[in-house]
Amino acid sequence: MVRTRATVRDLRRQNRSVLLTALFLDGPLSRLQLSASTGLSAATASTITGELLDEGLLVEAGSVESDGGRPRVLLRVNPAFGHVIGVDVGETGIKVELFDLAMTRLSTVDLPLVEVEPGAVSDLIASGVGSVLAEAGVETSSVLGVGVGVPGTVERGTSAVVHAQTIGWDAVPLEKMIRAAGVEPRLFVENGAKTQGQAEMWFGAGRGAGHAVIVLVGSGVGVAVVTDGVVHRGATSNAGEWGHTTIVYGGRRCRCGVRGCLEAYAGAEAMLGRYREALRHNDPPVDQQSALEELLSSRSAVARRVVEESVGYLGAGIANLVNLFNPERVVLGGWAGLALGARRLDGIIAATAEHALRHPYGQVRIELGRTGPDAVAVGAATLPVAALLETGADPRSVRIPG
Amino acid sequence: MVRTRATVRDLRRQNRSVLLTALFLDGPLSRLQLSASTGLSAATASTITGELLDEGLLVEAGSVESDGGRPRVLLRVNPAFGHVIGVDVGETGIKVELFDLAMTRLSTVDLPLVEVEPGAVSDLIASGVGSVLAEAGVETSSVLGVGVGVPGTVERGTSAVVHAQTIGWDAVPLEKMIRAAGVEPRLFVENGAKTQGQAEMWFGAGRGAGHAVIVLVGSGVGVAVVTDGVVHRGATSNAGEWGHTTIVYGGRRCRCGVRGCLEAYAGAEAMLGRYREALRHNDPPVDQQSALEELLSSRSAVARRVVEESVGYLGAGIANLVNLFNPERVVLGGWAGLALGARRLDGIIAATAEHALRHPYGQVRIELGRTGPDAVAVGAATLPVAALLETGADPRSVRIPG
DNA sequence: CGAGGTTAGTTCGCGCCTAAAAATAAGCCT
DNA sequence: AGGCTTATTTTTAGGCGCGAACTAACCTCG
Repeated sequence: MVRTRATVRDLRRQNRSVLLTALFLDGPLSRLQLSASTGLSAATASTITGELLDEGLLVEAGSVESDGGRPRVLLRVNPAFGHVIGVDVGETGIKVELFDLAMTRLSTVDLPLVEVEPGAVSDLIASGVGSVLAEAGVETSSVLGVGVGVPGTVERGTSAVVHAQTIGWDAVPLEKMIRAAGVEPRLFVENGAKTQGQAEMWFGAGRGAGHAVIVLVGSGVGVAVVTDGVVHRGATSNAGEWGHTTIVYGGRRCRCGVRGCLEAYAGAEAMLGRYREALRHNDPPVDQQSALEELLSSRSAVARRVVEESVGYLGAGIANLVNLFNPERVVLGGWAGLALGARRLDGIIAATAEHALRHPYGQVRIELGRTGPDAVAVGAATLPVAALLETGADPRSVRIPG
Repeated sequence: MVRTRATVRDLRRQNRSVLLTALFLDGPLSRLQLSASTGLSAATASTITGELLDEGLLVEAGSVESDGGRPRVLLRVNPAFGHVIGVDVGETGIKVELFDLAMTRLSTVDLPLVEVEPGAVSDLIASGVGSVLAEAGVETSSVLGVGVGVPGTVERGTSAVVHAQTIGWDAVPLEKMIRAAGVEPRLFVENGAKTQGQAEMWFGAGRGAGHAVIVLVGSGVGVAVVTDGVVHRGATSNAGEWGHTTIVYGGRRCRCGVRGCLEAYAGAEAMLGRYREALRHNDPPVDQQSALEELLSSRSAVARRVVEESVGYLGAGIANLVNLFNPERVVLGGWAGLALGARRLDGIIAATAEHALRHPYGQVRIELGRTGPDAVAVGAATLPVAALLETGADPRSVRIPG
């Protein structure tokens, strides 16, 4: 539903956005190709690209001969127009990465975190941002924005507020705190599962899908739901708490206090916990990742049963998403999801098929994620880029260097 | 994400849409009030309303004196500009209703259905459409569109195709068939739960909410999810199959063949089935509605346990929706939902609170539906109206009578 | 009862926008 | 060199919303 009035200015903004987005996503294109792919007239495509070239947003990228006629001049987004930074706030440390506008990684910093206290995290982010800029020799003034992926849910008002039960954050005004710690560029705070989903959509297994579900299985489980190319947020940006949907009514108690949550069955922590129970061990492992590897490769009957059951629960959970959202694609990611999927993807797909309705199941393709361990940071860095593309880099709202 | 280029014409179309929508939803308004509420300048509001008056879409609706100055002339959508028809295709009969553009009901026809066979249904719809028009003395040419709410899922391609396992419809090209049966106006075929959700959003308990979930409990259960004012459809319009999400992994077998679906626990059929099992009865009731009334008002321990459990399952199912979609409002509707809710809404709310995460739960209001038994037909009739409002009644795409 | 005040709505000129047509640029081929 | 083909820019025409100035329709007060 259209909600607001439009003025003549909005036209230009929107058409700039359309052109810029086409160039960003589909690489170098000539003016005439742009005209064809966006539907704009050649004249308009020319005027607008001219404007964008003047502003430094675009650069020429060589030319291609055309049979007999004037060769086409290719245009692309100027990688040096500005930079973006992505931050991944984890429970044990933060990762900060600097990219140019073509999303080429220029520098990275990993900083261990002693205690997950909001003030300490904010200071660490500020110092990390300083480090990546210094390392690559990039000016703060050329940074278009800093995206921050955090655990828990993010309430986006005038300034982002974070709620993360697992690390004890209750209504932390993180955006203000990071700003106070000395980070100047525009900030984009978002849930880590959603930033990772964004990365998977732009650069991974989600490419090209309009409706997709990115399932993240790590210690716990999460999901990013993409509808019509947009990550779903809900009324207060809390949407997507898949891990705490009930899948076994009256079942095991989850760390959130409720019985029967999916997360009590399908995350790495839950799998290892059920395995320990079956073996009557008690101490939780020091390193979940290697413990999970061990469980997955064990040939003992107990281990195989635990894994088999987890595959079933996970499949049922995915089937619920398929039935509710009717996506074209499901991407299974997260370190535990990738580990489990590498060995048992067929089993997960079969379990999904068993629990989903025939028709929506017939429309979906289930794949493993294809982004690396820094997906959260990459996804976070895409947020300022997305904002730039959406506004068409409106010179009235975005600072133009020079 | 913006996807297409915009031309000057789009401006006018969008602003017409904004004005028309404001007038439709918020009753008679003066030109100046329109200017204020839409953000358009007074000049533009005036020009566009002038155009719409000329085209017959708007009419003046009296005037209101303003302290000391020229009185304001109120404008509203012309109810006689055109008519819309809503059709509710049920398992035992169809209901056809005719409305004017102010959504005032002009005539109704109920037609019993002997067998739910696509051809018979299409013919019945055609005859019903003829009847309501004849009864009210309305010309076919003034009908802006016919909305049809059907059980099952609707695939919307060039022409709508219906899949409804429960009544044995597999890929029925219903739109083409209704057209072939002689219905001339534009057709809008949609899932009945979604049309009912639409009715609840426009005229019922969903008014004013941007993000809402309309839960429908009848014989089975269904849901319509509204995001940013738009009913969610998914990649192939199959989204929202809440009834067949797993809530008791490995539990009771559902009529869809899977174990543990919500519908195997929470619909009227499931409640009555569990009651019969507990009592070791065998024959399903002739009349589900009165059987459910009886179950709900019975004081026997068995009946009370069955109802209590159903409340729990339903609450958990609603909590899943709250966690996944983070709505501002949940509306409980459907005949069984209203019957159960009338007595046990508090219990349902408590069960939801118990299973949902604190934060999203804190943002939601859970209410009973407020639309009557013809909600599906009313909702279906809103589809052509919504299309009219969205296009701003573009004279280039919509026929203007006269 | 008429002048002045107040609010509602309309008209007009400006600046901005895209599209279509015409003109120009830059290569190839003969 | 001249003609041909394709790409891009310039020119021209028509639409649009906005702000300012203007007109309309009522009231109050002397």
